[in-house]
Amino acid sequence: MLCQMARLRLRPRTLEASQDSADLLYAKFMGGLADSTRLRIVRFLVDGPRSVGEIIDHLGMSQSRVSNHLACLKWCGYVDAERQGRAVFYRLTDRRIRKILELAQAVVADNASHIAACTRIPV
Amino acid sequence: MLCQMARLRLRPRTLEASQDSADLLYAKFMGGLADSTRLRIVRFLVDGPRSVGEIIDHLGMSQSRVSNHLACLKWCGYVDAERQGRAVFYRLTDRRIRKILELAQAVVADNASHIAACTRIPV
DNA sequence: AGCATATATCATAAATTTATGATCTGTCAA
DNA sequence: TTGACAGATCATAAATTTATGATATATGCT
Repeated sequence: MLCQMARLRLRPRTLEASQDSADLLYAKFMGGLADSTRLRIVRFLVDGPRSVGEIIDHLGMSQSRVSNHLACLKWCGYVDAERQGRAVFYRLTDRRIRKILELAQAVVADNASHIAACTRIPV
Repeated sequence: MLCQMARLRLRPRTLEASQDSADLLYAKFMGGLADSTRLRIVRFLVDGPRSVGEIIDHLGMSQSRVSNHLACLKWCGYVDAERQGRAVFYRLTDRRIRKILELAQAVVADNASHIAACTRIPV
């Protein structure tokens, strides 16, 4: 997972390096949505909190796969988890996430033709 | 590059598959900002259009590396290019991009302590 | 035309991310 | 306390992405 192997260098020596490590963190964060499985999870959670089981059913993917992605999303700060009995419910942490999703989707929609017409990708 | 090897399946058979391929495109798009080099480029361009040479100098990276990332960003629809003499100037395509950057940065800032405290990553 | 500058493209090696299957932990109920 | 259900974690294999170096294309100058 994106999150398991991240090894962010903290306390950098210089200001410039500090900016670099900020960019790294920032990029990692964006990476949270740069995977279609995680994107589907986040979009599913826009409607409200869901248990892991519900998410698994919705995606039709293996338990460990979903669980690993959830760990990643939690890690990036997109979601948080709360145990309720044996189930664990996940929900979006921040309404700014929704806004990011909306904006991104709008830009993608506007560029769909451009992307589809791209000659560098043998669609 | 993220973009060179994308092989998006178009005209899917079912509605569900159609949604899948939309999510894939969407995730690819987010992937445009999920790399610190590309993020730095995009942030550099927030101040206005820049030639490739200026971007190279700013990042201190090799020409081909920068050029490849620019191709990727152009591809995703983040930037577009315009030739001016021998130089090629890049600029952000859409003001929604800025908004996405702002929101993401704000969320990262708010979660920085959480992320730094994470035990799954040996910082 | 010939050459230098500016940028793009491409093959492949290196690095990173994702999927899988096995195993571990926690909760509840009998 | 045993067993079953719900989920998390981990090692490793598979897939994808990035960096590098070489080469190609485009523009302008002499």
